[in-house]
Amino acid sequence: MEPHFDVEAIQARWLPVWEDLQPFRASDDPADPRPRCYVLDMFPYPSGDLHMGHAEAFAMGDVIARYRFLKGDNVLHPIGWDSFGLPAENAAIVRGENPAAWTHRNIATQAESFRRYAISVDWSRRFNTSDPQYYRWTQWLFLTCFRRGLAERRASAVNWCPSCQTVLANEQVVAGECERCGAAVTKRELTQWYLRITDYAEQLLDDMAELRGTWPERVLTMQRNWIGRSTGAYVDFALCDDQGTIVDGGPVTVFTTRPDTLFGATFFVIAADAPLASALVTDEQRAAFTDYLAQVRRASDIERLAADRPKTGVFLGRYVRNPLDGSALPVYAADYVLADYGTGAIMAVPAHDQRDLDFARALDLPVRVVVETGEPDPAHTGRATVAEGVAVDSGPLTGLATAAAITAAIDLLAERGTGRAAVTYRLRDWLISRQRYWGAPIPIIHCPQCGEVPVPEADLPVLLPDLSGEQLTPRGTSPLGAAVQWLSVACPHCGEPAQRDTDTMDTFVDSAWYYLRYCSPQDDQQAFDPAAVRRWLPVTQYVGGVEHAILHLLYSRFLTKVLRDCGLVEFGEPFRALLNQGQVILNGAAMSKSKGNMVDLGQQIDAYGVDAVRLTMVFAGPPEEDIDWADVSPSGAKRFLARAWRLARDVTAEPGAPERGDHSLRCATHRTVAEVEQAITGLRFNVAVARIMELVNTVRKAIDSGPGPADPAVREAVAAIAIMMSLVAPYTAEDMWSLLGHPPPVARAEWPQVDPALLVQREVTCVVQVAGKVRARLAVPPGIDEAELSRRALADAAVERALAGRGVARLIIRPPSLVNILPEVAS
RNA sequence: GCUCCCGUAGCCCAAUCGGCAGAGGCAGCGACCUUAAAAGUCGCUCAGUGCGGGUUCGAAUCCCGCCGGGAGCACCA
Repeated sequence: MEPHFDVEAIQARWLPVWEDLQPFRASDDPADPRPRCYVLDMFPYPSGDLHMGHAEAFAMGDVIARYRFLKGDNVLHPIGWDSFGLPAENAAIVRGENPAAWTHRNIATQAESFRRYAISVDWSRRFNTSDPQYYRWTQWLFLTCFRRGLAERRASAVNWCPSCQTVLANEQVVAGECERCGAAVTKRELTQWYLRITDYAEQLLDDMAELRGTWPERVLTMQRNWIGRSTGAYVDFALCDDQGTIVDGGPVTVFTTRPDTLFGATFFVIAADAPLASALVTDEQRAAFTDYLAQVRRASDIERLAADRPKTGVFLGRYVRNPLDGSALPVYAADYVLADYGTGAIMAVPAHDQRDLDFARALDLPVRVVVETGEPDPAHTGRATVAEGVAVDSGPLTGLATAAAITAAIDLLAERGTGRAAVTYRLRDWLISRQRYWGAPIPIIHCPQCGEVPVPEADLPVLLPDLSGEQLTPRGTSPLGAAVQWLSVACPHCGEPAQRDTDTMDTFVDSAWYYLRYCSPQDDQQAFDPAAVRRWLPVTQYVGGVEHAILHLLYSRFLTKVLRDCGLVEFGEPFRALLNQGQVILNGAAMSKSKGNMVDLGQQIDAYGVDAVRLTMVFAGPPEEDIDWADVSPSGAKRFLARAWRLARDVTAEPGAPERGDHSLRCATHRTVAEVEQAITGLRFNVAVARIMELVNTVRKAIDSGPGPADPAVREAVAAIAIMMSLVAPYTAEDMWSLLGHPPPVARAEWPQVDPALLVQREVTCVVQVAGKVRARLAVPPGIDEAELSRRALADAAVERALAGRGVARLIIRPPSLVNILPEVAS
């Protein structure tokens, strides 16, 4: 044993030992009496080696998992790879190989780095989503949705990334740009597969109630906003002439959240790019409309999203009839109305909607105030009055407050059969088709006779054809379409020649169910073993970045609910608690190659060691906050580890009989264990580390200038330190454990038992204030009662001096820590 | 523009219920140790909690208004 702390030697010593011991196997024995706990880190995408972000996230997850192991739980802490996706495909094109080659090399590299990083995972459960044994079940999941009517193929204007050459789901378009590559997204009219997540909108909202308190509030808010529930009404507008006389065709339906403002509608707008606009335009107006539509189509999504650009539109030559007052409203086409929200058409109430007012002012249309809010006239100010108020000039609604007027308007419409209460959502169905190679093929066969025929389950997986290099070059249609042999297949239904679907699934489908697969990763009969899932799920603690606040987490919640409705799982929410760790940044900015402010994880580990890097991550601050690498000190972390390690080296006490040790050191040890435990369970890992540091300092003093290294309390303290430190610094802790004479692994030692008797302090300090100012400190027993405490406080000489003969007007007593004496005011 | 979160020492951050503003670390200074340096050990300096009000016996903590920083949403009818 070397006399000095030697990081390299310690790492080299223990890594092979752990490899041998496999300390983190989860037990699948149903009779195992230990409480079960499922700690899950969002699985990595294999893009090269691990980076600082992985190091942080997995350091956090590891604290939780290792703590549960030490507490004696049967812990499931798995890892795998989210290994389908575009980067592999792009690399394969450049290198002239199959994406699997690049993918597997990167996974091997990352796995090796994870081993060295000493994360506490059950390596026997690893899998990759690109393995046929896995994607077979992704395809099964798709078919499960298909059979329930939740997967359907339909034509629609979809988001198209010209750079990735594929369509994107709504969630994958951020401010008009591709979430992956940042290219400006355009629209295409395509027939694509959708999963009907909108069927679950209400449940996705409602079930967030059970996540409150254990998920970050901001993630819940983001999901709530994304789902975007609106309550209001559908209102039918009959087509009419300019006098309000009903003509053939129609009606046209709109959604509104303010049916109470129906009497204020002065015109009507249809999204220019909605089919309805082209259908309604009159021959006289067709030329103007066509010009306008072309202009709208030229504008990119990014331009359209600029909120304050001027309103434009054209008259369609048609009128609709206001169902309540019979007036004729001119119909316009405009691009401020969205084709795919609500019905793609609106009734315009310029007095009480800013967008409508802007449009009305641009085209010189009338403004009618129908809600009195106390604010000035919108027609003059240009500011719509959107607040609630009292209905005016609104026929039977007049005089009603907004809430009542809304109800009354809906009743009125329902009575006449021209409207009904309704709820709409911002959430759209999940577009899952991708025109790329490296994903799970959609298991559908298109038969000229039978239509869309699901691949029989016995024929799964539909394997990817072996394509590589330039065969994968994106051409706007799936590369699978060029694999003629693969493509042609007999219809499972009628046996006639048919073709496979050539698209692959969004990789977010792969990751929407992987947490179920970890329970029975080798099962070749089913996607997951329901009994095993019942034992392990829901996930006790999920750890991952906030960038998945909507995407992955929403999809996973959705598919879990689908599986629950299939009777395959018994819960609706897969992740009971969520921790969003922050990012590692440098000098206030996200690390990026182009900015040249990268910190290389491998270099940091080489310079300071695995433990110091992990400790730096965990100690830097609250886990959910970003870590600026310029603000932290891995060398300081390494110094601390060395200090702690030397304690173990210096202990000379024989094992056993801690109760004969120094009492105050024992109190410090037990108090620290209790506080560390509290900090860990509260996810305040930085505080837990600080408490351990404090104890290390205390023990150093005990060895050098206190009871000395032979005192049993010193051994007890150092053993506790080794165990607690193993959460963050497994190598150092293992070496300390070994120096104390224990066999590895420290990770499976027992969390130190706290002796409650040692937490009770014999004496506490009571502060005595006079008129809020501290005048004295008393040493009192912790169980002191009010009477005794006030007696002692008033008897104190300093207090007497401060009172200066004044009487006591009021006594505030909070035993045992505080007495506040309010003197009588001399009048 | 709307909503939410956060402002504590030179820096990163603690402070269960409203009860002594400071646990831990970084940086700095000093002493000891050392042939010397590094390492190590010990000690010290440093804020009254962004600003202004309010509630309270008592506010970093609760309320209101500003200032600064961050995040989310942003034609969703």
